[in-house]
Amino acid sequence: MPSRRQVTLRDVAREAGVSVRTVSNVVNDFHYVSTATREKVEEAIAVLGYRPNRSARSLRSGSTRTLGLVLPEFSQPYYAELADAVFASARTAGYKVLIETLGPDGEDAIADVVGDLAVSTDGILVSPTFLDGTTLAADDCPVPMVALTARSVDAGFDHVAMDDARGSELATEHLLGLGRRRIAVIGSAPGFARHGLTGEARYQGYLRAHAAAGVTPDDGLAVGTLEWTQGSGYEAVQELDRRGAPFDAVFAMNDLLAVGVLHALQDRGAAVPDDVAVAGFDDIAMASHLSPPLTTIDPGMRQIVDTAIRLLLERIEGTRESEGEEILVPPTLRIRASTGGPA
Amino acid sequence: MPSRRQVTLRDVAREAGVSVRTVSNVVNDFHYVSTATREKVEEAIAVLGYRPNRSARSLRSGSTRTLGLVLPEFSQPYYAELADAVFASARTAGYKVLIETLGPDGEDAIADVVGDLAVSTDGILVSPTFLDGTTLAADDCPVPMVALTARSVDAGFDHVAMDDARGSELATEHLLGLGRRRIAVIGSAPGFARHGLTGEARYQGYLRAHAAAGVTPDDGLAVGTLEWTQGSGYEAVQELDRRGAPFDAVFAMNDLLAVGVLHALQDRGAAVPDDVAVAGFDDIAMASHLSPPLTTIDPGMRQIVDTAIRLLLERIEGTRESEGEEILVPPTLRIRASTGGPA
DNA sequence: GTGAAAGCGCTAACAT
DNA sequence: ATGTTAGCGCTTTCAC
Repeated sequence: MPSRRQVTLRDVAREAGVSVRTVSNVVNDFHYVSTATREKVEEAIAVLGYRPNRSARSLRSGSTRTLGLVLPEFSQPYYAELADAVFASARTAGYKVLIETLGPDGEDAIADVVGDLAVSTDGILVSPTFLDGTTLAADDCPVPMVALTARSVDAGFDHVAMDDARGSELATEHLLGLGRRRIAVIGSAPGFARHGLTGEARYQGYLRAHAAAGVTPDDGLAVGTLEWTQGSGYEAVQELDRRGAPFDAVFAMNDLLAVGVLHALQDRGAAVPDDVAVAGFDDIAMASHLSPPLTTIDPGMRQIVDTAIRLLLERIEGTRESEGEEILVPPTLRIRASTGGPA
Repeated sequence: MPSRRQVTLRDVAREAGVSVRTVSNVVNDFHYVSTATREKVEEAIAVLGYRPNRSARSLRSGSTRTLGLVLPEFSQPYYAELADAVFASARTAGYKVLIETLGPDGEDAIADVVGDLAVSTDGILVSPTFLDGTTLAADDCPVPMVALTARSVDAGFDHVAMDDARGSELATEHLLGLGRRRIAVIGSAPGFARHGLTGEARYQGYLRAHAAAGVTPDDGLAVGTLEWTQGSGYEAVQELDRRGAPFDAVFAMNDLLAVGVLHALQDRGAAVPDDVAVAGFDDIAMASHLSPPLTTIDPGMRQIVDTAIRLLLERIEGTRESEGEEILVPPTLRIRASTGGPA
């Protein structure tokens, strides 16, 4: 609680010798206010150090000028970069951002977090690691909501997501194009449901590229990992070695896994890309600065965020009334030294 | 604005057949409410899906149960991890977190951001890359504020910070202990004010370790960089090579710089740690997964955050009335393979 | 243990 | 172009 009593509209009005209505008009750039009055009011505001009370304003107007963002945690670089993009885009639109994190394992029930956040926001962006059809419905959220993950069933809100399958297909296609025929895939694997639609789609893209090239992938080269982190990437390589399954390339389902893969390969003396080519997914800032720089999939995160916020604002303003739809943003392959591209 | 009209206390009271006062008591766990009444009210809350309106509650009570956090951007891993720590710690205390970012270069005036954020929070944590004496004063902020950076002058609020000089001294000492005598230092340098007290303190620690070991450092081995990012680390190595100044170790002022350094050394074929030992600062999650794993300084970030939040809550609750003070958290050296430690 | 009612600071409908 | 005022949903004082 502030030690000094808050300066209110009334104080400003008294100081400037006008009514609260006029001050409110000045503050909100409403209606016509004569230049002389405006200047008087602005001076009073400066003198008193007035700042509008956001709680009162929200209570009265029903709008908070705040967007909610729900994500797993900042420590995963993809989500950190996503958060920066959301802040930049929201700020441009004149909104603040209130964040809730779900914890690394999504331990908090997402519907609860969303419902709670909805009370203080005009609209919500949800970006869990994945979303299945039952986790979240539009009914859980009294304000508009846009998901930043792929859609399984129509739960009544918009989805703006990367095209996981297509990205994974691009990466695998690239590795096959280098003549690699034993491409390990790390992250998700058949019968490994932990990473939901995302893991499943990225695995399907891997299969699709093989099918298109007429190559039959060896099931023994697919390693599901509990987490998609550096440590898991490292252990996945050890697991492959344990299985005795030789491989000449690795497609890691995210860049963090790929960091662990590079580290493990270095430790056992394999040359990248000569012995093993490595590709990741996400194109985090670190990717181009690894040793060697990492070939990866740029999922178009900026475009995802900008589109999602645009849709969300349209819902908030009531200019978008259509059914919830799914927009998939096309990914781009970034070829770097880890698959023989330029250093 | 919600499509369905909001469910209010009044609605719950009507549904449960009690007064709003009673519902409020149940919601806030106040006073004595008979078990029967409590159950009736809780049932009504569940049936109607009531959620307290946070704006109204804040307006009335003067408290928002929200802490503000001001940081440069999430894309720098140190700040991402800091944000996760703040969320965890704040949540334990029953507070939400409202974040504002300053942009990578701190382009937004920090005093403005803080003043603005203060309107919707009970207290604020500020963690800019650095803070000089003139940037921010307690007067800019009507709610309690704790800075997560070192203090230059007493501006009237608490500071809880890492001990930059000591951390840097530990790292340099370690490199000197390995017998290295030409230790390049990257980030800040004499006459390079861009990184404020932080850069200055880390440079002083480097000097202090040299003095203690009776070694005179070569000024030509100090490289100031505009940013503390991977790219700058890479370019700093090129700059050293351009200067023709041989070096057998690098102390990078943060881990991101060290990533760029490792990359550059790899590109020109230098072996780490045999030819050049490398140490960083921050101990970001990535550090132990680089190739080779990076020796670095763990600044005790969790302890910094926990302490800062404890102080902030004490200020908010009015149980801490003392002058603003500075608490320095002791850093720890983490020895890894980049200086010959265990792989 | 519960009810009635005032009022937090602001916006906007209704005045003039 | 500016003034007056009701009331957003909640907490809390006062009465019972």
